[in-house]
Amino acid sequence: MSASIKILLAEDEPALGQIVKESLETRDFEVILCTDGEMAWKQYLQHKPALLVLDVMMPKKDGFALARDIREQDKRTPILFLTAKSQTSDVVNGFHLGGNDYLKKPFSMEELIVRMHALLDRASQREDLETIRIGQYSFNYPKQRLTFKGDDQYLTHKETELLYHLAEQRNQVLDRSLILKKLWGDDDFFNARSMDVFITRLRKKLKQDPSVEILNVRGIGYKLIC
Amino acid sequence: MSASIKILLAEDEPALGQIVKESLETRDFEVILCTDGEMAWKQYLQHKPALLVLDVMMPKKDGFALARDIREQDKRTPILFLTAKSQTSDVVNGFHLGGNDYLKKPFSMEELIVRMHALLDRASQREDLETIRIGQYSFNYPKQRLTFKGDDQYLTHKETELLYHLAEQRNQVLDRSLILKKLWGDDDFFNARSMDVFITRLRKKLKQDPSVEILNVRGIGYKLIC
DNA sequence: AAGGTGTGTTAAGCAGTGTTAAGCCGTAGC
DNA sequence: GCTACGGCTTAACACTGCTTAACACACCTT
Repeated sequence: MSASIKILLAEDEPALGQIVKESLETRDFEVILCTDGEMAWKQYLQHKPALLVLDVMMPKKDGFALARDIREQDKRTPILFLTAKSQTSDVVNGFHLGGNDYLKKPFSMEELIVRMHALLDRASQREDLETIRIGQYSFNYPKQRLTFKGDDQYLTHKETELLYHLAEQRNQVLDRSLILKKLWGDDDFFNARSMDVFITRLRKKLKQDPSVEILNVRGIGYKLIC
Repeated sequence: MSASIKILLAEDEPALGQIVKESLETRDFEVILCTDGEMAWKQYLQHKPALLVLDVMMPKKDGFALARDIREQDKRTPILFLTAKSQTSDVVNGFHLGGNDYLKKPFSMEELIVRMHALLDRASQREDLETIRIGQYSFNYPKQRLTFKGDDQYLTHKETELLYHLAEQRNQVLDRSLILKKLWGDDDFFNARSMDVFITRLRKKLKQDPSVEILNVRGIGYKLIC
């Protein structure tokens, strides 16, 4: 049995929740059913599901509030809202972007499945898009991994962030002070020394491909060549 | 799976924008859709796309104004304008040069794709052109390297910039004061002395090929012979 | 609670870059 | 041929950046 995809379903109406859960399980999803927003939050933290299906109207914490909390720490996992007809669609529209979708009640199981698959596909596509080519390396930003011909290195968080910013401005000068403010919060002497160290470490990790270089532009910043 | 090419699409008509976006996405482009000029500007700064497709008529900032702003800091990224039939062609023609093109509405997706590829190909060719021949040397501007028969020298940032400007005006006189203002910010006594030093250093690095010379034109500037 | 591992910071000395200084050289104008 | 000026060259200097190692702290495991 292949590892099935984990779904978090939050629906306060017990009958509906149970039907959807069972129906999804016959289609090989693993479903965690929650009956209110707070429970959903706890279960989300514990299970990190691949997709969330959230009723908007729920006790303790509604679907939007929950989504906001989740988005604070997780910009990627897609969320599908279930809304009653009466819910004003402009609120929903605010969320109908960036890995979110919604479905009006009542809905058929077929509709739900189609939308779920659409979201899951998009999310898996994004995986590829999140992989950045740097010369012969491929750099997976969210996974903090740098791969060179199958040879995988793990980057720390700060290394990742720094490399990401360098890669965003590849072949252009990235301002030193800007990066210090963004990653260290302040451009002072000690943070600058710390950044020196990180540049050295990145250079070391990038030297498998000699066509990739981090050049210094004195007094201004760095330039990632690739 | 190669990282797909990032495109910024600015189109205020939502239906058209969405169709084009989706259509391009099926062709393996990554599309950032913006609905007005200001949003496009912000997204441009953040994503640095490989190509911009801009509707000329847009809220907040029209396509031409946006292009002007972008060209101030970025002379390379190609821009494709989408124009209504009514738009006067002389304005368009002003931009129909230097990495720009335009397409009249209504257009077919095929036309758009063809033009986009034409622009992207031209841009990638230019990448190669970043290696400049100077006599027997090859000078890679972004990599700050000067190669003579496999013998590689590293140039500092200022050396690189100076040589680049000399090479741009090869066999013509490059104005002393102009360079001082451009690279040193001001034409004063001390900066002029500093520039003398850099000219000396460049001459030293260029003397492997005796047919390459930096000649002085007394009181006016320098001329790179090659 | 103790020990281990990993991450980011601090420290110290060295290397590279661009600026300043000083004296010399070559050419134009007299 | 002399002078004045602009340009050339070398060396020394200040400052920025580079590198290595040691360190402190948080987190994990037992």
